[in-house]
Amino acid sequence: MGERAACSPIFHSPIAHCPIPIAHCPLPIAESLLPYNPSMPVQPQTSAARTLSAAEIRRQFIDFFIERHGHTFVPSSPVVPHDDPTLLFTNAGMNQFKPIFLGQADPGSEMGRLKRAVNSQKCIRAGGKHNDLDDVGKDLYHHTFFEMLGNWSFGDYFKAEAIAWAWELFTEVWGLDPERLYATYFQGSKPEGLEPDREAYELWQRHLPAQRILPGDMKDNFWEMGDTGPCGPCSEIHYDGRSDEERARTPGHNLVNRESPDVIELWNLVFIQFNKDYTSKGLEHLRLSKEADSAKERVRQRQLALENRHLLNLPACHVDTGMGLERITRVLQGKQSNYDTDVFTPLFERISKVCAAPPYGGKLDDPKDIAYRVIADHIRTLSFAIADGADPGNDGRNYVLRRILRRAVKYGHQNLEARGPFLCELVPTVIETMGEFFPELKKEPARIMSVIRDEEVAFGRTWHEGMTRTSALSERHQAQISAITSTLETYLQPMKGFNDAVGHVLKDVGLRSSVPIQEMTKFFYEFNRSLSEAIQTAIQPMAIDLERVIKEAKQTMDQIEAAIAKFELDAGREEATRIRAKIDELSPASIIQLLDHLNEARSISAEDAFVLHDTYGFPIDLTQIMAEERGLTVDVEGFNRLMEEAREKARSGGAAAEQAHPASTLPGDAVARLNNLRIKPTNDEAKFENKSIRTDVRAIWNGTDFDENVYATHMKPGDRIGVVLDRTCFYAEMGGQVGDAGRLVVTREAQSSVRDGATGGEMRIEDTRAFGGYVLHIGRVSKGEIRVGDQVSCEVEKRRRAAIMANHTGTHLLNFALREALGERVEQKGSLVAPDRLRFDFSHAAAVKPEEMERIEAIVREKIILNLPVCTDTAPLPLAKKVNGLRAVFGEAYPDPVRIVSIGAPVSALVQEPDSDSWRKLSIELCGGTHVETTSEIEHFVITEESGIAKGVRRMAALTGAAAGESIESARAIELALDEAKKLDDDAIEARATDFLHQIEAATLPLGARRLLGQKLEALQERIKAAKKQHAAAGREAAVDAARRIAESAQGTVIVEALPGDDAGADRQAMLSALDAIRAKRAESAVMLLGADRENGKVTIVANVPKELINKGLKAGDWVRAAAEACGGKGGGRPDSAQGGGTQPEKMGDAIEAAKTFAKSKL
RNA sequence: GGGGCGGUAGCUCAAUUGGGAGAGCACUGGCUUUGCAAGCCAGGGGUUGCCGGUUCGAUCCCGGUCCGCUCCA
Repeated sequence: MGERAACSPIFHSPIAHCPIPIAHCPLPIAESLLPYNPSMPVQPQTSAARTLSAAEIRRQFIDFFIERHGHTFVPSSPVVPHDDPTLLFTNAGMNQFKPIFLGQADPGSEMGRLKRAVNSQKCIRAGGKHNDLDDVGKDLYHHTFFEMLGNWSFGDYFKAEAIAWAWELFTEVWGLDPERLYATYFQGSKPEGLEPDREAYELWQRHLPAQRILPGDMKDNFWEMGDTGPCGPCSEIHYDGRSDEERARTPGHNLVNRESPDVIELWNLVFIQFNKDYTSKGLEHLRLSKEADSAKERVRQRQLALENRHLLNLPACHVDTGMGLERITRVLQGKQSNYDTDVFTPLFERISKVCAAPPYGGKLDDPKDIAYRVIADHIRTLSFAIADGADPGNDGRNYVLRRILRRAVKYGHQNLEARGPFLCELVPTVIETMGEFFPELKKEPARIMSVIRDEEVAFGRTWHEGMTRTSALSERHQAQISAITSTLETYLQPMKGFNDAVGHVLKDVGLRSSVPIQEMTKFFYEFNRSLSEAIQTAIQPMAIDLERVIKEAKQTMDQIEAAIAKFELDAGREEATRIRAKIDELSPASIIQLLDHLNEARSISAEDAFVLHDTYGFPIDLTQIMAEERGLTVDVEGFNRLMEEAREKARSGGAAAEQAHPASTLPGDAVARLNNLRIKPTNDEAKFENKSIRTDVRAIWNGTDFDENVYATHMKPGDRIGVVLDRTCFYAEMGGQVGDAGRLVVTREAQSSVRDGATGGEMRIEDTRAFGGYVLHIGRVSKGEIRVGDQVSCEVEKRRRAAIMANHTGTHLLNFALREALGERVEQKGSLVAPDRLRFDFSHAAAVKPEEMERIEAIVREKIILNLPVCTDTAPLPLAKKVNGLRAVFGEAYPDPVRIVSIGAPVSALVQEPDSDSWRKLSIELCGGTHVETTSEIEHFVITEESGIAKGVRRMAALTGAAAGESIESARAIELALDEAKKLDDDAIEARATDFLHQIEAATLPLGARRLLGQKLEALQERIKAAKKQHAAAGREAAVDAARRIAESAQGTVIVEALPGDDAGADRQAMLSALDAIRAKRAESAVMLLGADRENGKVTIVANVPKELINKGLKAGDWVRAAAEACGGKGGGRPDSAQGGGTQPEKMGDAIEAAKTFAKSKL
């Protein structure tokens, strides 16, 4: 600190008196906290010319409440509220105490016993209801990440203590000048039926003169959590940080809560004393009031809602206070900006170093300084969010983080000229400055950095392309704008003389009419002024509210038209026409049209914004910022419309792909009808047994209705029905495992068939799906009849099921192996278990490397060889979740009790000792699928595919059992054939190469083998390439030799010759070289060469005509065409150089003749 | 799963209705300079991701496929 030190508030002496006795201080005071030891007055910090650091301020705040006033320190909750889906990020200190205020905290729990608490809560305000994202950087005090210091009373102390302690901390501990402090209290609200908070007012009177205790309205001084629930008045402490002169000039109370940058709210004390509740009728009105279109209707509904409201005094009052750490630090450090404090200066230094940018200058409008602030703010948000478990991603809070990151990248690259990833390099500084108080930062610094780095690198790539596009876009807009504005400017000229001109006319006609001339004149002057002002405003370079200008101009036009119409009635048609002519000289219609065009040119179209978003990953707010920087706006509304359309398209696209038969789904109302028919949900316990069972048919669903019976003979080829049984051993599609197939065989008929006496009805089941607990067996009746009430034997297709089981267990082993090989951060993102393959999606930043792939396969194979038992059992969900190393799909809802599938240890052992580290060596998953009994049944395991499916998500496909063996076999076969082919000569290989390529492409192969085969094939192709090249070079040489001979022997200005050889025409390139060779010697001649390619039945023709001959009328394009047409082809090109060809080599002689004739006719 | 965009020399990117694939940097050689930064001249380097189709002719048009990016689900 420097020149501001002299007037820094902390040097003012504290006020000695304290209205509330603090003798009951419950704790001994630590030596280190001596500055505010209550036993001695706090020293004025004159000698301590040192300013407090932000960390010290935080520490002192907390210690003050712990040591002087018996509070318990509660660490900050994570910024990512994992257990509150309604909340994007933790945005206030009270978030973690919400259960206490709502009376939901268990009184026995630690939280339930809390009486007094103090904390510093990390908060993020971005993307949600509180969104400060758009303001960050543009001013000196907005942040997306900040800390909220707070002290809390849960049914313990209330207003008196809260106010007294706040005063004590401010004036005694921190030595703020009492003369600069203001307090506000709630002034009451008549319409809401709320009294003023006199209590608070009186309490403040002990410290402050009346003129510095100010009333505040509902907006500023009444706190509500939501429409219902706890609420109460609040009291804010404001600080006037202006210089003495300024304070003398304007009293501070005029600036409190007036958005002044120097008179600011420091601390909000919330007194929770009411519980607000509405009757259902009241809530209804409240809802209507929010939806109401007119303000009047809103007020009316609001009033009706209030009439049905109860405002009860809470039995126990609470205190919730909040003070932004960054802001109080700014005041205590005597700075004008939060960004000038030691909260940010270390970050700025780091940014300057990492980006090699000039140092932060603290200027409000400097693009460089804006970038500094944005980056410093955003890296704090990102570091904390990632540390607390939220990574940048594509939806919800993750998308907010991605936007924040991309915004920071944008500012860094554009304004600080950062190169490459730089944000990740700032993480260590965040950790250095904050890690001590927030140890969660220190847990995985490398991970935080790498998450940011990956995201940065990914965006960096599209960033430049997107920028190029944006610049081009912007240039186009600017060109339009300047064209329009310069045209607009020309319209200003006639306006200068307009007043005089129209004045004369009016005066002239006025003599003959009853119109009050003065009024009319004024009116037209006004019109002139308004139009010229519209133009003046519109041609300003930066974006302005053009919509408004246009609207006003149009209004003026309407008014003037109305006025003239009136004038016409009074003064007659002829006079009105004269006036109209004068008006038209200003061309107001064109002006308005131009203004409309200008408005369009100033706005980036929805389509362009969408392309930037869709193709380059520019979030809409980023596009807006960039538009703004260029004086443009963005059609956000249209953009949102396009987004919605894109969504719609994606949704319908997915559904259309499926096209399932209607009988294969049981809609909600069909389920309800089954319920009404008292049909119980299907008992499917037998699905794990692998045995056929006998059971009864309960219902038959045909896609629209329930039938009593179905005959095989009545089924058309595309028909399907769904059968609901009493019990089943079929597995219905769930958790990625496809449904079973098999058959139902009637074993006892409910009613002997009246139709054809056929017995033994049978149905082929193709798929099995469950709806509302009913398992639907989907398929066709293949024999006889199926009737409700029939007893059927329920037979799952064994081989199919066995393959599914092997694949499902294989999936678990793969999941386990991925974690082993790639790290703990691999999360399952989805899976498919089918009889013929398995597929597994998982989160992983980069492509899986070949060696990692080998390791994964090796781990799975080892487990197969060990022949481990696959154990399944159910356990209570909370117990199950405690098992060390257990894998569950994040976000999936599991039943309780839940089924555990453990490979290698009985479930009972897991549950008994959930913490054991040995479980980490096993695959343990929550899963309701079917599995083999021991791992050796899987036989083989090969990974056949690995690909990226979405950002940060990879997909693997694999095979087990016989299919895996076959894929290994076919790989081996191809490899043998390839090795054989290597021995062939070049020509023979060439014929086979594409064949191999197609084989490798078509076959399902182990990934490793595929790569190896690819490499081998590539080596072959390399050889082919070299041979071809050599061949082509030889051909070219021969062609050029022939050309030289032609050049020497040929006569005249027109040379038309055929190159010798049966395949001279196969290489167009060689012919062109030959052509060049002739031109080198015969620059003045028009040259045409023809080459035959008899094998392929083609003729190639190339020609060149020098300028002089073109001028005489011989154009190469026409010339070639004439020749080509003579041998069954076409051609074309430029006048000086053209190519063509025919399909009849035998007619080459004709072509030559035609060419000669054509040339002769032109020259 | 659906959509959009892209894939051209080692790198970054060009190529006007389809008509002879280029530039800058890098590389090699030579020249120039006391040396360095550099400059000048010459040169090498391409299956335009891959497969197929249309065409006399395809980097360009069409279909398929692979890879990458990106958005949506």
